[in-house]
Amino acid sequence: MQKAAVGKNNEAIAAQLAPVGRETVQDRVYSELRRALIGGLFEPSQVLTIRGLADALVTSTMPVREALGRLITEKALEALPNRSVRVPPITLERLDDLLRARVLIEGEAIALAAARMGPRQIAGIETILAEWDEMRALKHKKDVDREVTLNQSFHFEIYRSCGSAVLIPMIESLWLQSGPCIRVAIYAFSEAGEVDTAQYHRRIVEALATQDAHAAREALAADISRPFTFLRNKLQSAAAKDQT
Amino acid sequence: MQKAAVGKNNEAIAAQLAPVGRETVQDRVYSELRRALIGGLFEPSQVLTIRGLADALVTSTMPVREALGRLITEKALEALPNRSVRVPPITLERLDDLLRARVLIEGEAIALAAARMGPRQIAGIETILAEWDEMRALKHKKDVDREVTLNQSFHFEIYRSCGSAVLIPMIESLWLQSGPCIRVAIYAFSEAGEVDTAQYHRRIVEALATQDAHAAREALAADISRPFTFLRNKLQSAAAKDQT
DNA sequence: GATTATGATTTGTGATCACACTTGCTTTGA
DNA sequence: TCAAAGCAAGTGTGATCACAAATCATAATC
Repeated sequence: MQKAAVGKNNEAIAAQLAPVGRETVQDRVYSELRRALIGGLFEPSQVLTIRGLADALVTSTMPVREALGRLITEKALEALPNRSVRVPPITLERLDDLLRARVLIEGEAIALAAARMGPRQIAGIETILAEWDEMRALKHKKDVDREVTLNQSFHFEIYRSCGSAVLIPMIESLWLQSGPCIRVAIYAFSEAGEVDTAQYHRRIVEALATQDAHAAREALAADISRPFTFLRNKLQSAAAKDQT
Repeated sequence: MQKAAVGKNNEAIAAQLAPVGRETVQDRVYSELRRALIGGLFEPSQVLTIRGLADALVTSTMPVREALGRLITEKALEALPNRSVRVPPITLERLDDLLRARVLIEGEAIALAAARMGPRQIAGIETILAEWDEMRALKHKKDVDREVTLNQSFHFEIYRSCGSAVLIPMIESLWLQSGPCIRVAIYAFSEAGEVDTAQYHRRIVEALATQDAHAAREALAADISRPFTFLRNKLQSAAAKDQT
């Protein structure tokens, strides 16, 4: 399978060596910005500058501007007519729009995954649930970052089983777009002594374990919808208050 | 609404003048490459070089490399481990994957559009149908380019009515990904004295005119599926021939 | 004669510079 | 006192250069 150029009897050596992997600076910048966006480290409507990010990431402007361009095409960022870029602001319409798309596409992905996940994969996501419980057990410090990360791992572990190289990047794009909004909701959840997210996740796992695609889709929709409807109400009441 | 900086009594002049619009070179390169991709001007598996494209488009490498980066994140192009980029090759799995995603997402878009399209919009897409008929009437020259363009206009005119700023970019990405494949199919159609695409389109228009979302979705699925299943059979028979 | 080594050419990546546009502040003039 | 002009700092865009890695053709070696 490997290139023949490694020589005749170098397979033995090659088996011992891990591929070194040449990640470009641009890739690192891109990943870092993605992480920040999904994690909600940037606020909606916040303006980003190339030189500012380059300084923060300790590189030159070149990798940053290319990474920004990529994020703009994914709609994770927005190019203003002034040619400055910002993270898209939250509006009611956009919230509903994102929710609908996520339920549609992630629902399809989990329905596909339900038919394809074996005990091996189920065990994998149960591990993540266990980690979640562990984290909640010692809840002195509300580690929102960790919550976000675990939630992400849980969902994408499932989506990866759907076997679609087309759907997964779309889902990533949707997470990128809803990341900055969701963070706001999760914060508010944490403060409001929320209903535990784990319940929703457990329901998803049950459906997957019994290969029930329909139930999985429903449970997932419920899980996704929660922060969205929460945020929706918050926005609406804020708008009502502005009116008065 | 306009900037106050235009002065006091310059509104009269401003009304006469069209905004000049400052498109960047990168934007033009990007659009041009998109057009080429959707139109199927590049073959699957074809390798593209930055300097080569820059020469062809008569610019420097800078706008090209950024445009390529954007297309790669949309999965319209593929970055090889060698760091060269190519248009993704066709495989059976990828074909099925793309078809499923397109039926899912474009189906949702047309279902939404069905409830929102008024007589005004219906008339718009009927105009496109008329252009199509006109083109077919004088069919001395099989103008595949024009077929592709009209087909695209027809579909996106509908999708634009769905009112979702999230779904439309995803659909564009899907067209970008399936463009190089579809072109192959359309060529083959033209040669094979095809069943007229217009029939399928007319069925879609009928469903939309009666606001029948379900029928519209079905008709659209049939329209989209045609070139895919055609290509699928072609690929399979080719694979079978290779076996022998 | 097949495989490996060597060198030239090509290609992507990142840094830097020049230029144009934007923005915010100061100054000017009525 | 206030709006318009002018100025300065900041910012995105595109061109160019330096460098490293890849590719390909040729030569050397077993």
